[in-house]
Amino acid sequence: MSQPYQARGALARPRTAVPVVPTDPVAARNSAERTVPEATVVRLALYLRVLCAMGEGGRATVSSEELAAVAGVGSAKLRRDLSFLGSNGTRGVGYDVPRLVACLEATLGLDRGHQVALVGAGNLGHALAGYDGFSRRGFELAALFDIDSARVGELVGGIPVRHLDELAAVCAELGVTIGVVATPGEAAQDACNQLVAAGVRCILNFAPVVLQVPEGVDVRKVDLAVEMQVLSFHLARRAAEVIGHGAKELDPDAGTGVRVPVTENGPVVVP
Amino acid sequence: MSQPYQARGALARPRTAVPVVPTDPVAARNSAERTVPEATVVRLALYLRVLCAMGEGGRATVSSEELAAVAGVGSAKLRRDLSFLGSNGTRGVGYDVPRLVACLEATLGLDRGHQVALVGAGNLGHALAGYDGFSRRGFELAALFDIDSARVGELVGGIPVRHLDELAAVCAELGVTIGVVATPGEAAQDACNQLVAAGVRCILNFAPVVLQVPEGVDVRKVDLAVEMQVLSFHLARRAAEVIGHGAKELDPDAGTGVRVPVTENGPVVVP
DNA sequence: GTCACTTTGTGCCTGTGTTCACAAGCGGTT
DNA sequence: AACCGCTTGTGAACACAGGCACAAAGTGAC
Repeated sequence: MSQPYQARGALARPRTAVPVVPTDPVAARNSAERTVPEATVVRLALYLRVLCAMGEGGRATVSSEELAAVAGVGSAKLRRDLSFLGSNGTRGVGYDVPRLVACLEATLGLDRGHQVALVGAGNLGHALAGYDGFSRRGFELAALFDIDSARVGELVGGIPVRHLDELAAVCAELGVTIGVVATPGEAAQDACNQLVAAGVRCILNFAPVVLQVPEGVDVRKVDLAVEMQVLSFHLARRAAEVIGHGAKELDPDAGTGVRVPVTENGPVVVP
Repeated sequence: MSQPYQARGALARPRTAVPVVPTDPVAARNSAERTVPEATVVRLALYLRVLCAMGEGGRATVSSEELAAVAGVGSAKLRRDLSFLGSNGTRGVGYDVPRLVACLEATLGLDRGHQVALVGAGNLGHALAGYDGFSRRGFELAALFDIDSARVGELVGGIPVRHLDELAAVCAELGVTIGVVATPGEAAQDACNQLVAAGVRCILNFAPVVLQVPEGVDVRKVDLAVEMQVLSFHLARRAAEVIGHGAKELDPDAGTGVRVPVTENGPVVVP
């Protein structure tokens, strides 16, 4: 009870585009992987989900227009995103769904069955462990840890909770590549340190703290409180605007230069 | 237990800067609110958390340098972020902690006690309901809904679960301003529709679907699966790079234009 | 009062991401 | 075989965010 907490998505998202294969531009181009902007990577995962749903529905091809509409982005953006992984569409036809799915999975590295370690078997840990989206996308919840001895031994989603002390040994044995921190804020840095010590280089953090990690470790943060506050900001802004404007309640849209990306996935706000 | 779930931060983050008070630049400047870039808003919430912790520790002032270090961002960025809300620091001294906290809270609209409705009383719903960060930041969990009659009546965190059908009435009565969707994917759009129909204009979505909402409704998405996949991508990229590079394992850093934001909050990746 | 020191706030520049708009390419039709 | 309509992929323009570096502005010492 010392800290608030929470989840964010890409807080100080480093704008850096991530070079896939820096050397040898030719090979890079051939291998269908060049440098994919960070922002694009995030959307690729989204496209993948939509495409999978379509594929299961028996869909063979999609146009950028349609896929974009469902994913809630502009079609131009979608095409550019996909073009980063090397042109998998057919002009005049669209994208071959199964092929694109395979391409996205390969690009996102989902074809190598990551082993995931989850630290923190509290409320959130239980919720995450019960999440079937893990296995569905090439992630396997390999181990669960908690620092509370009372919880050790408990079975969560078929996996036994182990003590944090065993983390290094277990992770090494199981070949864990991704760690998820779902502890309270106070325990997060410690959990993180253990993961890093165990050789885990990718961490997803749900705790409301900024994890300090050495170079070479990639942390993503999911922060509920931050998300709530961003929403609150938009509410406040909207309210302020109404007051500020006097009674000009609706559609003061044209003059302000405000664009409303309609149904993006968060049409920023409507003035 | 039917679908993946989870958390993202600002998926298709609309780059659009959000105009706080479009008209009358003078008033805007005076009211300490101009147009705050979306990316900045997200960080403001982060600063607020750090500042609160400092304030509770009895800290009176902070320099941008120190605050930035703790928050994991550059000091210049921090100063610019804060400058959007109108210069609350004292040159030569730093920022007055309580004052800045108050300013951030006001800007983020945390001073008006938002009533939150949570739809979906499953695993995740329970976890969210048990989250004490709600009340700590001006959010009050006002009501809980589920479509499963078996769950209706159950007390979660002291709040009774009500049936989804009651949503409109209850939300109106309690003055709910923010809705949280924590249902399985299939039920999410329906839950969302109900919220929108009830007049809720800000929604935080944990379900793995892109919610379709009318103009004027602000949706933020938190997507665990997406986050995991982004991490997976970075892992894959790293692996590919090692192979691609032959044996040039470490520090192929200089030539590639890759910057490592050290301990940001997610140093993108290290080649 | 003046000086030296500290720290903010911001102008400017660079790199990244988004959007527009169109040429190139493919399938089907005549 | 040539044409037509549709859809991709991308060049170019634009908008935005990040970072440097410095002037402005405050504090405390003398």
